[in-house]
Amino acid sequence: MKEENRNFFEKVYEVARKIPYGRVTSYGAIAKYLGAARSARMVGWAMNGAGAKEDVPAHRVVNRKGLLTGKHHFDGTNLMQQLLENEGIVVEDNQIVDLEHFFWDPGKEL
DNA sequence: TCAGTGACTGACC
DNA sequence: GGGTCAGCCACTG
Repeated sequence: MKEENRNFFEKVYEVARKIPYGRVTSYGAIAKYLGAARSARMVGWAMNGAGAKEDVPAHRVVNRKGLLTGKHHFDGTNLMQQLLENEGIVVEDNQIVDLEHFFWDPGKEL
C-alpha cells in the first residue's frame, strides 16, 4: 500500500464527508473531482474501506443511475435505503427517485 | 508472477 | 432505445 494510494482514499473520504445532508453523489463525480474520472471503480473500492468509518456516509454515494449498488455491503439488506430515506431522500426499488434533484456535484458545488 | 474480480462509466452496435 | 464490450486500478488467491 503506497502512501499515494492512501492519499487517494483519504481524498475520497474527505469528499464523502462533505456531502451535504439530504444529498447524494455518484462514484464518477467523486472520481472526476479527484482527477480520475476513469477510475470510478477505485472510488467504489475506497468506499469499501469507508464503510468501516462512521464519519464517511457511504450510503450517500450511488452509481450514475442512482441505483444503490453498494447496499449489499451494508450490515442489513435495506440499511442503506433506510439511511437515505431518513435524510428525506426518496428511494424506490433500490433506486433514488428524482436523482437530479438530490444530486450533489463536488466539482461544481464544492 | 499471473489471473480473476469488483460499491463504475462511457462508447459502440 | 436498450443491451453488450472494453477500460480503468487495486486487492486477493
